[in-house]
Amino acid sequence: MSEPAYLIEKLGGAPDSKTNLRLWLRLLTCAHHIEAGVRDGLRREFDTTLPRFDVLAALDRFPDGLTMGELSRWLLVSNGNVTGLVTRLETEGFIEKVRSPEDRRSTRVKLTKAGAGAFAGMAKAHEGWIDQLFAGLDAEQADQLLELLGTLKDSLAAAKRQDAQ
Amino acid sequence: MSEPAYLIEKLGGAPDSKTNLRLWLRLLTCAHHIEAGVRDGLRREFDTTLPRFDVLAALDRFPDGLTMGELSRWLLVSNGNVTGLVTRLETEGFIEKVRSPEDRRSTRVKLTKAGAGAFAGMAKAHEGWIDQLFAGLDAEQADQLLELLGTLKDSLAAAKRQDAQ
DNA sequence: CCCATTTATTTCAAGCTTAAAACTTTTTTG
DNA sequence: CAAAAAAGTTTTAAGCTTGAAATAAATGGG
Repeated sequence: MSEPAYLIEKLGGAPDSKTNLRLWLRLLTCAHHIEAGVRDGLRREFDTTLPRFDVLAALDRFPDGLTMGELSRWLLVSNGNVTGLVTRLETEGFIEKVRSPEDRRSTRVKLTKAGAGAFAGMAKAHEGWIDQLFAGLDAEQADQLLELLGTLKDSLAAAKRQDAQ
Repeated sequence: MSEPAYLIEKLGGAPDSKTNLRLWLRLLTCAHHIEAGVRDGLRREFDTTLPRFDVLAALDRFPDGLTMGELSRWLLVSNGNVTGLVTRLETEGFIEKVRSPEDRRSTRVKLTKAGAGAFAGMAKAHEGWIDQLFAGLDAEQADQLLELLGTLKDSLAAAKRQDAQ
């Protein structure tokens, strides 16, 4: 005979589908609330949008710049999406495109000085918003959550690899 | 004198900003990956979109229907957004709008039989996708994550209340 | 070398999303 | 009770996003 049902979960088996669904819903709700807060701040204090901030943040992280494809994969958005965002940010003078000399299909995108300066201010404000939003978690909880989300991230990657076959 | 720095975090103080930022980035990445998986499945197997699925799921959860405003708040999207989604789903025959008799400003939206049937199929598939994506978490980890995200959700609500003042 | 394939990007049409303004109906209040 | 305020929704303009098709450049096997 198998273990009684109330024990199975405690023995490291898979959670039931209902738990997984609740988990997903809660994760999504949290992400949406945080996004809404950040979007609001960006619009009110910097008159810009979350997707543009995301592009600037990605380029700030990679000082040598990124190709359009790398940027699109890093941001988890489509190619065409990045094209539009980059065009608008270029018009605003925050980023510049450099055609790669060795591969003429490819374009490299970098922050301009103006872009780096603007982003610095936004990043500082952003950090404050996030600290406020996460203020209800102590350090131990934050570490635990970080680790569990790391496990989830690995799980998602594994599922994707399996799906690709 | 205060505690040495390496102890502070362990004593239940607030995490540093860097941890919070990493936490937020990881949360967002997980949410985006799961969304991408679900969106893909919905498009391939049901020729529909994630926002439409979200509307159907909300209405399935509330059998008496929801007003436009309730729906918009439940989904965490703008009023105008819901108007468009509902219009398209109504055209597809999945939902119906009923003008409220007691408050003529208000419209109540419900699933049709066809909509409920279509959603049942989608929900079953959705459950399978989520189980696959979360397969790397055991039951204990899922419970922990659920609880930590609950704490985060409370923290977000508290920050919002404070911000509103 | 050449042509088929792959890779990097842009374009396109459709749909999603927001914030703000406008519109309608209800509620409050002077 | 009339005017003002509030509440529920839609409209609008701008921007975001996707998936698919198109374009252009590099690569690679015959």
